[in-house]
Amino acid sequence: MENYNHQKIEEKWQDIWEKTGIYHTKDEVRGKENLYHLVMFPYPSGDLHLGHWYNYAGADFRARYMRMKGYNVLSPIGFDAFGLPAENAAIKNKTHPKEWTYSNIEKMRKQLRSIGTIFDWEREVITCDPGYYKWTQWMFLFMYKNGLAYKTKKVANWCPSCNTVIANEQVVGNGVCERCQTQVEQREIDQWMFKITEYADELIDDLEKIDWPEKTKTMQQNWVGRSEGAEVLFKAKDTSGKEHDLWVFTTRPDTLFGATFMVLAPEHPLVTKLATDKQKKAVETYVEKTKKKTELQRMEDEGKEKTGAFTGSYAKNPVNGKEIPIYIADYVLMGYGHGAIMAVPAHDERDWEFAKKFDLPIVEVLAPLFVNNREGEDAFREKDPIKERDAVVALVKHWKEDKYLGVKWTVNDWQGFVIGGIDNGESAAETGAREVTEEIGYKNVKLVTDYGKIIHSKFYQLGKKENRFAHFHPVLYQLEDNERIEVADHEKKLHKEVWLTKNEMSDFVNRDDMQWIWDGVFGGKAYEGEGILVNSEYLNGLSKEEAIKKVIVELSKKKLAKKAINYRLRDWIISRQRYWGAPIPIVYCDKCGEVPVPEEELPVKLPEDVDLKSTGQSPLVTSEKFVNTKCPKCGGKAKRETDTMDTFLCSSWYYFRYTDNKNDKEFAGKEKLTKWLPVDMYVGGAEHSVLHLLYSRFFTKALRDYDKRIDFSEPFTALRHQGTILGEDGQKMSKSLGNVIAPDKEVNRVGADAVRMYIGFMGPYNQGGPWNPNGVTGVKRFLDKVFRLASRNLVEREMDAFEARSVSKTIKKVGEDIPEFKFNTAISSLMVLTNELTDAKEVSREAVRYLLLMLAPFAPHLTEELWERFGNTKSIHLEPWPKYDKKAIEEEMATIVVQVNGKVRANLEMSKNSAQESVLDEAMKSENVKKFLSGKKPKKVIYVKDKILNIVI
RNA sequence: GGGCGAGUGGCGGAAUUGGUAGACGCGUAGGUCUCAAAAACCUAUGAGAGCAAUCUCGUGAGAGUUCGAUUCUCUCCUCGCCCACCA
Repeated sequence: MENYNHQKIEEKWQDIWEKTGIYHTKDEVRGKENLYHLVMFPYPSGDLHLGHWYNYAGADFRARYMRMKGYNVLSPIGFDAFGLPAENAAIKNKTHPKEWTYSNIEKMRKQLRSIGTIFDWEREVITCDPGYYKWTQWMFLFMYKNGLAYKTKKVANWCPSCNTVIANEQVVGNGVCERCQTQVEQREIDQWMFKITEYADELIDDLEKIDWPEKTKTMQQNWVGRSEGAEVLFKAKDTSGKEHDLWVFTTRPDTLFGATFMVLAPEHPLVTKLATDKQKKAVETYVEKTKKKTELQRMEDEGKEKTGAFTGSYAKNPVNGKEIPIYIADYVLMGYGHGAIMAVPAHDERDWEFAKKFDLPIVEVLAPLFVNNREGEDAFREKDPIKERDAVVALVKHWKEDKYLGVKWTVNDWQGFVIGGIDNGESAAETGAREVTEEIGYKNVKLVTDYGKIIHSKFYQLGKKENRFAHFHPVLYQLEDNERIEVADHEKKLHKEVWLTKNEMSDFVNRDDMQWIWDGVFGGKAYEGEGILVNSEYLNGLSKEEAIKKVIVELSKKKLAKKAINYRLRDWIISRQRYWGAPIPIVYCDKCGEVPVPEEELPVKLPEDVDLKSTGQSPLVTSEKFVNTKCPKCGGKAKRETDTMDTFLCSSWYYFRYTDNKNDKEFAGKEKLTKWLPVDMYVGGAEHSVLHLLYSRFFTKALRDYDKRIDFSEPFTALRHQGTILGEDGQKMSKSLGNVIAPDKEVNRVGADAVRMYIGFMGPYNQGGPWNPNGVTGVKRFLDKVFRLASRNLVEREMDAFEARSVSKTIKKVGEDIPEFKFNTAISSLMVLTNELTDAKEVSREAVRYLLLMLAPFAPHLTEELWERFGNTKSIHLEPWPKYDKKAIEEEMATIVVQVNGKVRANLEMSKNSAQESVLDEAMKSENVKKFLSGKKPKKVIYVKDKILNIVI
């Protein structure tokens, strides 16, 4: 029998598809709904890797399926072609970035074709084409005109040896440049920015509206990083006695009474003024030291010891007028809030560490409140009556060893200390000593320390069956000796005593409140949880939330505070001192200043006569023809902006362009945009979770607000990520590990259809996993099997009952799985069907026809070939998805599992909807069931119709 | 340190309104065909016991709820990813 020659067949059909144009998408097809199915376009590195295959093949399964389901599907492709690698390669190979890029695109087009997708190549976009970047420049002008683009001085990483700005990611080790190992400096440079922060709230709030992976949404939310709190004004006097306003942002204005010092970022503008003569030198040294560190490095220093310096000056705490010292430290970042903080060491971990290091006062203003609300019997019952009680927690030290008394309750599984309610006018210290004697028996209990603190705790007291709101007073005692009295029996039953070391106790204690008390006694740390205000005058007794509201109201009256929201998101620096990007369309005129290039003059073309090796500024400065121009306003001499745009800008709007890629009047026509957008399904890597996806959302929102062509807020209605394919060894593929799988080689070996199908079959699409060449071979075997099955002498008749059922079941399963990206189970059910048909003595052509239709989205070449051999003249890829016969799937008989005490003892074939009695009768006939019943009477019988019968004895 | 996710045969993985754990594929073993090999095909394949029917154990560990738990709850362990001085 003839074998399936994948090389010949796949090439044959790729040619035919291209010639006949069956994948060209019209903007409108009568009776069909439009569906925009998008994949992330590749960077033309010159080599398509398996990750691309995984992305594009997976998306293609679904796109093809949706097409068969009757949608008019747009699945375009293009190239994200600007970027640094082209420049580096050009310098290395002495070519031009343009040549390098376009020859790579040519190579990659061929590789992309070999996947066999339904990409509509007539809509291709290439971001480095002047016809494309003309509109990227238009987008810049659009932002500029609407106040969303501005130029400003910005602190950035500067390498004095390379004479250029480098990205945070390019700074390595102890703050050195990754290329030349020179110490990087911080320098202020003019940069073009996009005001993405204008949309910070919407970028968070609109996440609710879109069908994206939760993880991706969370990442975006964290990236934008909205914190609600207040801005508070501290007044500080400088060395000359002049008063300055020091604003701080805080999310915890409730802790203001605990602010015992202030910290400014070393770059804060007031630092020099606030440094006293005595402290000047220390401050200057510290500022110099931090200048050398990048922001990235400062973050990496977390966990290490806090550093800083005292300015010598003091500020007034607005709540109580107390003078608090002002420090500088690099854990405060100039880029966030006001670059200054109020430090509350008792309730902030970082401030705590700083206070410990510099020996600053720590004032507790929030008594901890713990609520036991984990599910279980001892959980606090919010709605039930509450009994409030003051109680002592007795921490007892051993008379000789360095051990402490732990108590294990028998009523519940609490493990902690001796606890006793304070009443009868006793002090906490007296109560504790008495309880230790009564409950455990020790006679001579000596008071060491009454901490005078309160820890609030809400829980359900199982022993007394009461809802409790306890106010715990921790007190430390020491036993003088071993002498004990006889303990009452009922007390003995309640608890067991244990003696443990400090560390053992920490593990032993199993309640959050007791854990906190124990930690507080030894070591201690900042308390950042919920609580009740103390030491805070008019805030005392309030909860955290109440106190936040109240203090803002009070301070607002004196104009010392206001409600505020702060974001982690910064404006987007879009200018790059590079050649291979879209030039920023701005001209500088001595007379008129900064002038945008008029739209009619776009594109501002990239000059070709530049010296790429030029450093310091953009290589564009070396082209005099480019730089020297006329002012569009006054016609006088002017110079062009020489920076180019971040390539992320090119990819922030490319999905609009696909709908109208040849339009030279506008970036895309409104009519076409309306027909296709927003994108119905976007498939791509999770590595773009923040940057590309966030920028695209920003662009869409800006266009919605200031351009009449778009009226929606989110560009991508649904988003899915493919997983990462690993090498055979389970490691990430890398050249140095030598585990890179070249897709072209695999295609050569087993064919594109087999590679595609293995991609679908290897596991859940969003999970990825190791590439197993044997697995690919297995899929190839399956395709060969299908080829042989279709090449058999098939019978020309209607499907018989068996075939009809198998086929219908498969249509249902595959149709349910593909839209959900469950390709592995869809393919598995196709294998089952193929096995069933192969095993039959006689197979109808009709059954195989159905199999081919279902296989078409996965193996487009093979199915097309067999379809033709079946005598069809029209492409299989223009056929509709088959419908299944509901009646054929319904089975008359049901397999009922008979269990005895939950263990399977027999299977019964019964007609559907059998009554419990008849099933039970039948079950009783089974030898095995009888054996396990061993004459006993069933205590209970559970029957789930058509599924299970469980006899309990 | 924080957040999220995951742990099922030798391997990739299937199965959830709680109802026969291991579909499908890989690998392995034996066989058919062949001078031989490859390919292909057939059979077996979670572990243990048994001639067999069949039984016992088994979804990271431990507990709980239930007639019944891979699925639900709690505690713990391991791995992965992301974020990480953001006040």
